[in-house]
Amino acid sequence: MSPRVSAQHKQQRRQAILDAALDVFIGKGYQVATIDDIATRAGLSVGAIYRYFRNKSEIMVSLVAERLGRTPEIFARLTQSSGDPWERLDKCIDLFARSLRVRHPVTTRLLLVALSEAVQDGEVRQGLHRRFQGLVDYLAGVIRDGIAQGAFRPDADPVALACLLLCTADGVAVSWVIDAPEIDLGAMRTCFRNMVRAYLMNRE
Amino acid sequence: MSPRVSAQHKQQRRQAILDAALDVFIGKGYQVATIDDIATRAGLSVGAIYRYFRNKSEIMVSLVAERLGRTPEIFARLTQSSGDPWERLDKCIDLFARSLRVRHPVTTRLLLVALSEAVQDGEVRQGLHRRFQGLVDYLAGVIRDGIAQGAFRPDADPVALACLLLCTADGVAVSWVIDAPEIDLGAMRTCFRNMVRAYLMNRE
DNA sequence: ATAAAGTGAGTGAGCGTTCACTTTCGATAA
DNA sequence: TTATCGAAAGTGAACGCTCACTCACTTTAT
Repeated sequence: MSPRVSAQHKQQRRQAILDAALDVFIGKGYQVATIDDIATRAGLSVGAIYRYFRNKSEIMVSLVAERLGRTPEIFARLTQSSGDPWERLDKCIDLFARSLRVRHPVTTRLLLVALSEAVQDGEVRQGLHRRFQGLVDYLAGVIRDGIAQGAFRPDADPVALACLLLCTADGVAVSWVIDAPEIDLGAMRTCFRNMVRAYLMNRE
Repeated sequence: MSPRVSAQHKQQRRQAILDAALDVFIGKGYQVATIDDIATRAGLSVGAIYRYFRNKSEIMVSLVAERLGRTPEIFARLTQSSGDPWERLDKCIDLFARSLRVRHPVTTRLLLVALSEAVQDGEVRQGLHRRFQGLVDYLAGVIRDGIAQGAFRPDADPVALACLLLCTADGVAVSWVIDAPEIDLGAMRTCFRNMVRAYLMNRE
């Protein structure tokens, strides 16, 4: 009985494979990427991959679970502040915009690859649902708080608005990845911010 | 010199192939779909396909050009009305929402397939740019008119807002295709409408 | 010494594309 | 009107290639 090195080493290798797979998937798309691409990039042989994942699909599913499924918690952590509802909302919109430009262009590209694969693969779809629901729950909570504190108009539908925010963010993300030519991210962020504020303003 | 039947017949066959390809692509995705799938569905043999298209990619490119590239003109036709800027804007938002539910769920699915293929295929990407730019131009025009007539707030950025509208629509479309569970299209449409109105309202 | 980790050629299935062949049907001649 | 011809339309087996996955074997670290 002598494993090479338990737990930690296995975990590192697994992560190295996932990192390599991420690079390859966002570069060529899931279907076009080959196991050999991933193995080479991870500095391993093809066979080694199969010691860590049952098949190609499982790599994608794990990637979605770990890179997209956890977005809600990360988002919540980077966004929650003690104070003003308006400030929290601003932070959310800023984070969406910032994610595209500097923070996680990689994650954004993975989102598109995953979306297209989700049509086929039920497990990938479930991973995306998880992300969507998590983010909606969090955003809806932020809005509900704002209403409860009397800052936002009381007749706003928190869930519908949360879905809208998220769909807008994802829509921009997808268009951005395809690099639609005349997208001015800064102008759009400002415009969106003002739109949401104009709507939520509680005028007596 | 005796073609089977000129022009019209060829055109019909071509269209039949494109229709079959559309069904197959939105069902399995571009990469997974096979030429045989398309041929079978079109009631033809594999070889016949290649009399109408040079290769698989050209089928996709044609599909994008003809089903998505023309969206702007169709959109403009169904949306332009003589009168009130607010009414025109409402029509646009309604059309977006209606397209998803009843009008063109097929086109919406094609959009997602095309988006994911665009990362790879430059011609597909160009077809999508065409659609995006066309729709943005039209929407920006609608907004500019509203401003010119004094109905909308004068400091709104027409292009940025147009991009936002479109990205939101596409974002909802994509989430809808993946059938995110708790999307209430009706509620979102209303919420979005109110948001845009609140923003564009020209209060002195 | 030993069991896990890693290797990479091999396997078999699938798919885009081709091409030698058959079928179809309008045009022409009888 | 009808027989015949020829070119375009259509066929599908075959080709060449790719790729996910396997497995008998080697290496590694305890």
